[in-house]
Amino acid sequence: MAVEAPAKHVFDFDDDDDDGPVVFKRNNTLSSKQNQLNSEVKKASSQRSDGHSGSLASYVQASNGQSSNSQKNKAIPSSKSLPVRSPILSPKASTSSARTSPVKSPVANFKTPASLNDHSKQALKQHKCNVVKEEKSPIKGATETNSDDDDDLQPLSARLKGISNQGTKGASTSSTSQSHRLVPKTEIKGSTKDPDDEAPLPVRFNMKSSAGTSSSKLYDSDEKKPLASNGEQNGSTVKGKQEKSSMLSGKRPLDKGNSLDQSSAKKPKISDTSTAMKSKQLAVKAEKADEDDDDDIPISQRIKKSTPTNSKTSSMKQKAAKVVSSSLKKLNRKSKKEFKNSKYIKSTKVSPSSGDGQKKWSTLVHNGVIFPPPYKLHGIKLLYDGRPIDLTPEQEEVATMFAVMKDTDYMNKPQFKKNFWEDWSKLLGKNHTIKDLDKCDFTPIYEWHLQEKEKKKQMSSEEKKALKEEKLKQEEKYMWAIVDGVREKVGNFRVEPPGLFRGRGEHPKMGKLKKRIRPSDITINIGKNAPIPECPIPGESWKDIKHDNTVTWLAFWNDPINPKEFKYVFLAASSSLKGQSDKEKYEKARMLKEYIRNIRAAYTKDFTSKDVTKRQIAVATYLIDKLALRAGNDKDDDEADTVGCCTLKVGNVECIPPNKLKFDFLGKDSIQYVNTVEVELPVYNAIGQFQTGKSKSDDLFDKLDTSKLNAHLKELMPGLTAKVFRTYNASITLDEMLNKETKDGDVAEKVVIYQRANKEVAIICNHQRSISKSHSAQMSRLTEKITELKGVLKELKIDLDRAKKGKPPLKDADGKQKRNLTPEALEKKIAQTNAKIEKMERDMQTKEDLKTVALGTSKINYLDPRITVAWCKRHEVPIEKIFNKSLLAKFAWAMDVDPDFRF
DNA sequence: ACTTCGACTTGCACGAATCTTT
DNA sequence: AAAGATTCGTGCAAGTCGAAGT
Repeated sequence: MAVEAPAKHVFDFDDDDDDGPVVFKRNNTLSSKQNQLNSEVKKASSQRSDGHSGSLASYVQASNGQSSNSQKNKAIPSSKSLPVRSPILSPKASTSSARTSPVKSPVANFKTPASLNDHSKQALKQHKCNVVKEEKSPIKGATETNSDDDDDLQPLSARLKGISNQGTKGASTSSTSQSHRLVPKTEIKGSTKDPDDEAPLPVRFNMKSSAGTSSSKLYDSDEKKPLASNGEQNGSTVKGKQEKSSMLSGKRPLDKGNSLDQSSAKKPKISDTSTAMKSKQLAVKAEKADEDDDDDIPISQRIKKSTPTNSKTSSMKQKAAKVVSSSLKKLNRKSKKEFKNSKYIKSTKVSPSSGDGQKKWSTLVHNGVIFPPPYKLHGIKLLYDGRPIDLTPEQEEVATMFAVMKDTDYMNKPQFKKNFWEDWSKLLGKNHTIKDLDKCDFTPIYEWHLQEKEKKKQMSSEEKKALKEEKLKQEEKYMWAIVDGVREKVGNFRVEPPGLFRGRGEHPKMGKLKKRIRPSDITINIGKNAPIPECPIPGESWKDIKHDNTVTWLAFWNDPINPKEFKYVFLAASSSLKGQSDKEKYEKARMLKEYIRNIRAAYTKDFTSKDVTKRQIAVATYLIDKLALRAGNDKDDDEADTVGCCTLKVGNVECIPPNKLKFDFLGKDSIQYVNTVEVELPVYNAIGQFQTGKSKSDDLFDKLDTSKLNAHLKELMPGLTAKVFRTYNASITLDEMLNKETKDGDVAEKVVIYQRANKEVAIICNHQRSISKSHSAQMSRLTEKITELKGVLKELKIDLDRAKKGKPPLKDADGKQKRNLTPEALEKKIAQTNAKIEKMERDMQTKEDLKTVALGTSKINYLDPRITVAWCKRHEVPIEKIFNKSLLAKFAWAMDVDPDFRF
C-alpha cells in the first residue's frame, strides 16, 4: 500500500512553476506518516488525480503562513516570532528556497488578483443576477428525462426525490422569511431542454419544484445529494422551547498528569481504519466495476464518459487537458528538486504506522497561555430601591457583567436572571441589603459602560494603534508554538475571561457565573524537554504539567459552567496538525463516494426489515444521507434540548400523505430546521410505524442511539460515521455544481457560480445566520431607489415621445429645462435605466434570499478545498477570490492539488 | 451494554477591520 | 469624513465520536 508511484511523490515537491508554493518539507516523521497514509488511502480509492502527493510537503511548510521560515525555525526552537508571510499570499516569502523562478501567487494558475474586494463585490452583484436567471432556468422535471443509469441502481432510482417546498423560515424569528426561497420554487417544471443537461440539476432545483413527482426516476445526482436541498426548509432560530430541569453534575477530579501518557497508547485511530478501508474499498470497487452505473461518480464525470454532447462539455475537457499537461510538466521539474530533499522522501516512505492514531508530535514547545487582566473597579453604584449600594470588588465585578447585558435578549429570559441571581446572591451573602434582583437598577453601571465604550471609540487612531501594539507585544510570545521544529500558530492562547454564561437557545444554565480561571486550574501539555512555561501570574502556578504526545492540546482547564467538560488550547487552523486531520476528513468523505451506492442499496433494503432496530437504522441512515442531518447524540437535562437524527422526537416529524414528511425541530445551536420532503413510501410507512403508540415527546428512534448507528455504519465502510455524510454531501454537491454550471465567462461570473454552489450547500446543511438589524432598512432603501429610478424611467419615456415629435423635453423636478436629447440618446438612456433597475431588483432578491443563509460555515468545514482550488485552476479564477487570507492559510495543504481533481 | 471521559470539530454571534457610499 | 455595509477574525458554545470505566 504504501508505495505510491514514486513519480508522484517526487512531483509535487516543489515546483517552480508558478504553481506551487515553494515547498520545503519538514522532515517530520509524523507528517510523513500521514502523508503516506493519505496516499494509501487515495490509492485505495480509485482516485483520479488529486494533487495530493506533493501536498504534504507544501502544506507543511505553508502551514501557518510562514513558509520558508520553518526550516530556520527548526533550528531555533525558541525563536522569536518571525514575520509571518504566507507564501501563498506573498511571493516574496520564498527567499530561502532554492527556487529561482518568480513565485506568483503560489497557487499556480491563479492570476494575481488584485483587489479582492472589488472584484468580489462585483462578482456578487453579478452573481445575483445570474442567480436569478439560473434558477429560472427550467429544471427538468425530475422525472422525465433522464437517467437511465439510475436504473442500475434500482434502489436508488426508486426513491423519490422531490421535496416539497414550503420552507418556512424561521418560525419565531422571521416571519417574513419565506421569501427567499421562492425563486427556486417557481419555475421548476420547465421543460427539459437539452438532453445533455440531463444532468441533473442540482437537487435543489428538483426538489423545490417538484413536490410531487413521485415515481419518476431521479437523477442520480439526486442520489448523491441530500434531499434537503430544497431550499425551503430552514427556519430561523427559534427561541422557543423550554422546560427541562437543570441539574448540575458534580465535578470529577481531573486526572492528574500521568506522565506516562506520553507513552500511553491510545488506540490508533483513523490510520488503522484507513488501511482497512483500503482493502474493503477495493473489494467494493471490484464489485462495482462491472456494473456500469455511475452513481457514485460525479455527474459531470459521467457526462464526460458517456456522451458529451454539448459544446460546453467539450470545451471544458479541452481546458482540463491543457491544464493537466502543464501540471505534468510542472511535476517533472519538481521531481528534480525532490531528490535534493532526501529527507522528505525518506520520511514519506517511512513511518508505516500511518495510523498514527497515537503520536501527534515529537517535540512541542510553547509558552503557555495568557490570562485576562484583573478586574478594575469602577466604583459606580447600582441602585437598590432607588438607593446607591456599596459593593465589594467581587460583587461589583459580577454586577457589572450583568449590567452590561442590559440591552441583550437575555434580559428577557427569566432563566437567565434566575441563574444570575443564584450566583450573585451567593456572593452578596445572606444578610445583604440586596434581596431582590428586580429591585436592582443597574442603569448607572450600564451608562458607565456605554461611556467607556464611547471613549474607546473616540480615541485617536494613533492611540488605538499604540494600544494594539502594546497588546501584541504582550501576546506575541504566546501566539506561537514549535511543533517538531516548525513554528505554528496557536489558536486560542487567551484564557477565557470571567463572565455570565451565554448559552444558545433555552439553555438551562444561561446567566450562571463563569468564574475566573487561574493558573491553578490549568494543565499544560508540552514536550518533555521543553522548558515549562513560566506562570504569568506571579506567585501562582499551573495545576499540572503533562507531556502527552498523543494529543494535540497545549493546555486545558475545566469548564467552570460544566466542570466535567474541558476547554482546550489547540493550535490554529493553519497548523499542519490541523491541516492533516482536515485532509483526512475529506479523504474519508471521498472514500464514502465509493461505498455510497452499496450503502444506499443496503438501507433501502432494510426499510422493510422485520427487525425494528434494523429498520430504524435504515431510516435514520437515509435521513442522514438525504437530509444531511447530524447524528444526534443523547443530551443531558442540563443542556438546551436540541436534537439530531437519533434523538428526533415523534413530534418533530409529521407525516403528510401520501408520502411526505415534515421535519421541524431545533438542531445544533438551537437553530430551527424546517423542511418538508417527499420520501420513498417505505420510509414514510416506517416513520409512521415508529410513531404509533408514542407521545410527541417520545423518541422517534427508540431503538437507536449514535453509537449503535455509527457501529453499524462502520460495518459498511471502515471509519464511517454519521458526520461523514454531511461532508460528503456538501463536497459532492459543490463539485457537481461547479462542474456542471461553470461556463465561459469572466471571473466575476465564475465567482457567482461558485457562490451559488456554496449557497446550495449552506442550505443543505441548514447553516443559518441571524438577520442583520439593518436588513429591513436596507431593503426599504433599495426599494426607494428603485421607485425613484422608475420615476426617472417614466420621464425618459415621455421625453422620448416628445422628442420623436420634435418637442423639447419636460422640465425637471426643479423646473429647469433639461437638455435636448435625440430619440436615440433617450432610448439608450432608457435601456440603461432599465438595466439598472433590473440589476437592483436582482440584488434585492439575492439579498433577501441570503439574509438567513450563512455561507462561511460550509466553506470552512464542509467543502473540500481541493475542489475549489482545482476549479480555480481550471477556470483561471484567482483563488483569492474565493478564499480569504485565513482560509488560504488553513487550506495550504490543498493548494497544489492537480487541476483535474474531482471530489 | 451503558455511562462517562476525553479530545477534537463544527457553528453562530459579535466586534474589529475594511470597503462603499453619501 | 462620516455613515453604512460587508468581510474577517475571534470567542466560546455545542456538537461528534472513540475509548475508558463500571
